[in-house]
Amino acid sequence: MSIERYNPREAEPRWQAYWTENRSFEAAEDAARPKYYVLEMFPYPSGRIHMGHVRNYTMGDVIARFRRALGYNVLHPMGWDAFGMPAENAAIERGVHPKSWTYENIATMKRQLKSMGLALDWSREIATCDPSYYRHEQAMFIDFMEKGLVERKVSMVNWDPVDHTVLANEQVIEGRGWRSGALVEKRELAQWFLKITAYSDELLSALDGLDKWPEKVRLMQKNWIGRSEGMRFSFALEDAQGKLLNEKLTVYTTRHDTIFGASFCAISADHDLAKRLSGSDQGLDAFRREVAALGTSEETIERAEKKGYDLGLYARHPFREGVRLPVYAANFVLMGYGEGAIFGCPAHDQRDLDFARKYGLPVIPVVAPRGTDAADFMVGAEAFVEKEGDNTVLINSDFLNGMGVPQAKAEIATRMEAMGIGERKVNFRLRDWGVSRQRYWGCPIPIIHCASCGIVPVPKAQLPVTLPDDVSFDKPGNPLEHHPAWKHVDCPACGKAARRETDTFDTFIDSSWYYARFCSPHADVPVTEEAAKYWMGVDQYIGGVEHAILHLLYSRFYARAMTATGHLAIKEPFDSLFTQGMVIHETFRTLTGEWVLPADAVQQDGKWVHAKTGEALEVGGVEKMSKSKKNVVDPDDIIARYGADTARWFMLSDTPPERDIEWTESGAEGAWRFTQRVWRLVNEAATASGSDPAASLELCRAAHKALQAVTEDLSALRFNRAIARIYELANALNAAHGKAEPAAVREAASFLILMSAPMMPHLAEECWQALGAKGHVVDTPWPKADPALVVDDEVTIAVQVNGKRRDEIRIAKGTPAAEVEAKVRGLESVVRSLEGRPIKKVIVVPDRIANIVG
RNA sequence: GCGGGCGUGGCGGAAUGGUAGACGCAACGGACUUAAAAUCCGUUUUCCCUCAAGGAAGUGCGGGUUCGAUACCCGCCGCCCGCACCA
Repeated sequence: MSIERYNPREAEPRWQAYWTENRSFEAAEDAARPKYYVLEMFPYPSGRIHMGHVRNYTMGDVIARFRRALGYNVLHPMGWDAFGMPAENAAIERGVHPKSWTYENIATMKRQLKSMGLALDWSREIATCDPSYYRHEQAMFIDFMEKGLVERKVSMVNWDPVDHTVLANEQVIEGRGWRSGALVEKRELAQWFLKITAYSDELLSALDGLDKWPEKVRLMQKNWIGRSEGMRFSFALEDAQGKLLNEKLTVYTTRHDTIFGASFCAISADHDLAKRLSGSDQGLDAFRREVAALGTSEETIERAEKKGYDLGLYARHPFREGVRLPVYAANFVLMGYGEGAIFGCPAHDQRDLDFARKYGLPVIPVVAPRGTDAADFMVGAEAFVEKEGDNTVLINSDFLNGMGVPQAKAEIATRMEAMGIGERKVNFRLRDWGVSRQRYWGCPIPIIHCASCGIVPVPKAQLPVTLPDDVSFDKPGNPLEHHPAWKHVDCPACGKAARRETDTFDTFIDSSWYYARFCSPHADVPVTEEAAKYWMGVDQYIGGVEHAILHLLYSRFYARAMTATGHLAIKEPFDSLFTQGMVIHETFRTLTGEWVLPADAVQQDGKWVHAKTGEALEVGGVEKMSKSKKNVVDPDDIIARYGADTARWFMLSDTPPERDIEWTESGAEGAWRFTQRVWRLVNEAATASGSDPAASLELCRAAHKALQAVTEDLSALRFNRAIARIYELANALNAAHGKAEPAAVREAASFLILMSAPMMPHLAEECWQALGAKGHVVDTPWPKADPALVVDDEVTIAVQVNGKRRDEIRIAKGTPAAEVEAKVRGLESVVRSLEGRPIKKVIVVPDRIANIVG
């Protein structure tokens, strides 16, 4: 008898149609059932889905289908993070309108996602560029304003002087604008800010409660918020002649204990004092321009060589009579942190040390390991930065000598407070969230600027403020600014001619509340109370680790801001978070260095050549799939060739989900072969015959053990392990073919189908029919393993001598340690390994191991 | 530069203080076939030993804790992610 091969091309669309017609995945609130909200980070509609999407959405889908089978009322929605710069770039480069470009991409990607067979509730689809979505964003912004969570202040942007446009950090390449090539300048601009810093403490302390988030993400957020306990204090300033000036220099430090090691002060190039002095100092002016050319990226600033400009001013040391510290403007001091001014203690800070060596400033060690002789302790090329647990002591520090660091800090703080020159201060690294963007393709900020009334919010009845469609990208800069009519509006307060805000929102705003909108996507409020109460928070959120800080922190802030304004009643949006790894692939390039698509690379006589031109190819590294290196595989091609189930299966097998996965042709083929193997095994099971009772019990145990393990693995998102267990069951089923009782074979086959279903839903439905089972897999509950069949009554215990494995014994499960010890002592292999030495000790871990020490 | 992570056979990985290498891929040998594909059966960490039995080494590198370390601690090396206007 021959079995026809499984044909996914025919079967997959058929089952997708069935689920759609059956409305299998449309969710509705149901108080009688426990809910489960699974959400994957929604995609930016860039054009076509990529393998990273396939991986992300497959994982979410497995969870959704698994939870559904377990009896949960599952919400699994999908939408589009549809505003953003690529749409404008397409408009500038190819003349397509951002709106049509975006909606065409959405149509393509939606078709692609549908072909993956995802268990999504498409009736809840949202696109952030739709006014029905962003009108709520505008209304909430006004609510936030009323709550005092919005502020307008000046901040720095990257300015391209040729294109007359603000550049994102990623558009600044080596200090130049990516399109114009012009040297980028920093420029001050009045911008809107959301006061996320109002929640600094709260966002930090609530991290402790997020026990189902990866520890690394919590740590990254903690460090990002960066709470520090330090001091703010002021130095008296004098000029070169020693004349006291009517000006103080206020600095922030967390290392006030090292004040006796101070050898200079440094202020940011954007510090008020630097700005004022540069008017009369050309050298300083040039220095400030040089620093401005670095742009606004903290990474660039901190990587740049440490440089300073001597201001010719001196700060009087508060505790050392007659000692004065030169004051510099320096490129590594950030205006946005603390006071934008520091004192430098080169011996105990690497940046300060680099700076001091460059400008020939003294290096005075003031902290040393306890027991070191102060006279001998020197700092060379590396600053002495103490680590946790170090036992250190203050030296060269007058009244602080001999104290530990915490005690010295307390002493300095007390003295400075008594002197009235400073106070203890908690500081945060976290800055307020600048949400203004000088771009077209984003949500308009609902504000009107009136010459007489000032800033006036657009009345809610007039919302949404919609984007005009008739815009031109011919001129550089923001099209909303150039639009002939859009920005002209009457002031809602006084009725006089006024001007609309032409900035749009940061797209991070769009993605900071979409999880809530999915609960009631068609409501005329951002989210209805009943829907939010039932569905929130997200039980399982899944996305890339690249969002570990910004998106997740902004979302956490938004949940709080929405709660403060009565839109939500929950502070943490994501109960459990999973960060999945990237999809990587081999790279190929021609001998002239051009990247080649993997689809065009073929092996001939062991060498790689271009399939079309026959050119020889070099195999490069295995790297993140990217268009620039062309090491991409199109999901459409894979699905057309093998079907969605194969692609889904491959994405989950072998590699742990949090790690990067390498897409390989052979791995995909292996997954494809397995789909066929399952099909064959199930068809054989449907016509099973056999009569070996031992094989039946063995198969039965194997099936129940596999079920138990897979259930646990899927609950814990260990997809790769679940798949390994499914392979084992398939092997067991194969081995039992023709031997085991038909009933046992059918049970094992049905477990195999149901366990594979979250990963390979189409094949599972097809197999279910072939097995002649009732109903459909999509409506079949998850089976339960029989505990009696899961435990073995005999176990294998490893026998070690001095920690080295020498033997193993089979023994009844639960045999007491004393009995095991007696049995093990007499083993021939143990006696031989001991080589006549007496036994000193025997360690027995019941059911696991026995270790004889001799 | 700062913050965070990862590192195990030819490859992806399993084992989170107790038998290192489950499961998959690749490779090799065999069966079936006129042949190929597909499928099925078997072998596969390295080294010593003709085989067997047995032994030694081995989880990026160097140290430490422990009866026992891939896992815990300290110091390095390599790779990856984030750094506030990419999404």
